[in-house]
Amino acid sequence: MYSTMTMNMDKLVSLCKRRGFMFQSSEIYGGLNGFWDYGPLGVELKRNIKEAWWRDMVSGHNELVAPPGAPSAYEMTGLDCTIIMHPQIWKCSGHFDLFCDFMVDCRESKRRYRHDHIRGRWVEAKGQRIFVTTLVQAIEEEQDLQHRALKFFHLRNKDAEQLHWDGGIQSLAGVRDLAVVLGPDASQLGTLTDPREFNLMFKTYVGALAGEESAAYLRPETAQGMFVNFKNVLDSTRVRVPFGIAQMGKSFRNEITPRNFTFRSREFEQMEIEFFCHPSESQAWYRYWRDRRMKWYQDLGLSGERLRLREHDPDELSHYSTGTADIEYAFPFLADGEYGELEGVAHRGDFDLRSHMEGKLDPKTCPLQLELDANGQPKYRGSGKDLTYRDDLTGERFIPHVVEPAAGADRAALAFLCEAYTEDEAPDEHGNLQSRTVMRFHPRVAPIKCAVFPLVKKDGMPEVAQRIYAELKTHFPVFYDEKGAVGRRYRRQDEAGTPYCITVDGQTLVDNTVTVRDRDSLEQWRVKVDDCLPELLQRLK
RNA sequence: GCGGGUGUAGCUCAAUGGCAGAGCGCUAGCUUCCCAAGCUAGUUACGAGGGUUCGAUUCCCUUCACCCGCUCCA
Repeated sequence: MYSTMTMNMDKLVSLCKRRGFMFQSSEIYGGLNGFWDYGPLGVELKRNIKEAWWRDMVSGHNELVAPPGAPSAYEMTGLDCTIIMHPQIWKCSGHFDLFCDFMVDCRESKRRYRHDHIRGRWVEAKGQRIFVTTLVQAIEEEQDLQHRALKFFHLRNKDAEQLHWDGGIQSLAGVRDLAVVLGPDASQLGTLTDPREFNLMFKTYVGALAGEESAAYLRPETAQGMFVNFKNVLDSTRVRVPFGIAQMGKSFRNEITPRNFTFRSREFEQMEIEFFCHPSESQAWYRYWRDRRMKWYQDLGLSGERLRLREHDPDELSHYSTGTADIEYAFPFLADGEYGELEGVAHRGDFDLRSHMEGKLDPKTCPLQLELDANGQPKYRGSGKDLTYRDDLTGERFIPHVVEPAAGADRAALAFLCEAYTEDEAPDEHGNLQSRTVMRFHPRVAPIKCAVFPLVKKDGMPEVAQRIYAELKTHFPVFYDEKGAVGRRYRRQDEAGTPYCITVDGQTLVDNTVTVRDRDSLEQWRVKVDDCLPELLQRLK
């Protein structure tokens, strides 16, 4: 009976605002780019997602038995740490260096480049010395440089000997005078702007006096809080490896270009697990978490082809990682065939714990070694604390390896909204098909679980409906509505994604039964008033 | 940050250098025994700031936000 129409992002955004799922932050002042608020329905949706995650991953986990697919039984604990942490944490984690990119813009090509990505070479011809650049990598790099230099000097291939190369290929970062630089996509010299710093971490100051000594950062991820509390958790809980620490919370990244509704926000919420295991078992645990997390989204309704698991290619991986997979969703705002990341499941080896012990490791080294500064000293010192783990049973001491399933709560909420949005047709009171907008949320994430209506506002129906409402409301979010035609009330609940509606009618007063209406199938069946709660609890699981 | 587009009611859209309009929605009342468009009444807007002008929602400038492309995607 459904004729599903194509999902349209504009319509979803409009519905989100109209029905109170999402608002732009600071809207009455014109809005603030990259920041979004959750409205009355949205906050319930997001809370449900977070609670489902916490319950399924942490509080509901049974550590006594090995779940399907897991190498063994394991323990899970939670953590909630501060958003502002010791600044050294971000130096050892690598974020401090990584998140302070220098960018240059090209006035001619209107393109933007990472300063350290542009490479080039000094060349002289016809009495002019320039620095010609390219973004092309490896073997073709030299070829491309020659090609661009010839073109600039209006020379032919056979005149290549007129080019006088000076030195090898080097980064643009070593060039002072940008006026003699030929940009990677430019035809003239000096079109590149001075490099400008893009600090992707939000900076703040601890204490009333602002100065570089008191500089601190809002965390760009929750993960580091779990690494630096690794020893505390071990010492306070009697957990044994393998075990996981889970944390939900806000993170902040000063994105260059926030786009696509809430997909890339500057303030967002993460749901992360750091799972610590023996190095010899880390690959099996990686596979377990990758599949476990994929199934979690599927079980909550992202069951279609829009969800996929993408294993990173080996050349995308850091060498210390033996695997990373992204759980991705084909968001409607992306081009056909493109997917956006919901969650990354990464095998991180012992990089993080070792960096917080010894100092920041250089991810380009193999085996991992301390990153050194110009004086041969550690670039960023670690805590110096012993973060190794000793297995009481075997006596073995080792640094656990880590598997990190890192999910975005806001991205999950957005994916659930996109997946739920459906336009179909339902018959009106005359039997004519009318278009209907319905949010087909999985009952666990639906903001409102049930609505209760008196069919008409008389004959004692409101009183019965209000009693049912009061009883249900102590168990889950319920909505009461007695205004206007009942069909209109059903449609309003369809847009909010409420899975069930209970209607008190004339027959209720005779035999004490009510109708329960299913959002998706539009089917109705009768249930005794006293059976409403168990009926719904069963169906909402 | 660059280029292009957009900004009028809660939503979707009109019109206009001289009192800003519709549909839907929403609120109240009536009607109504199961899927929005029956009746009546009410409700609400020119993104912000500045300029030109007797007068600006309309023209100009600045700014903010959104969309598309570039860039970014840790």
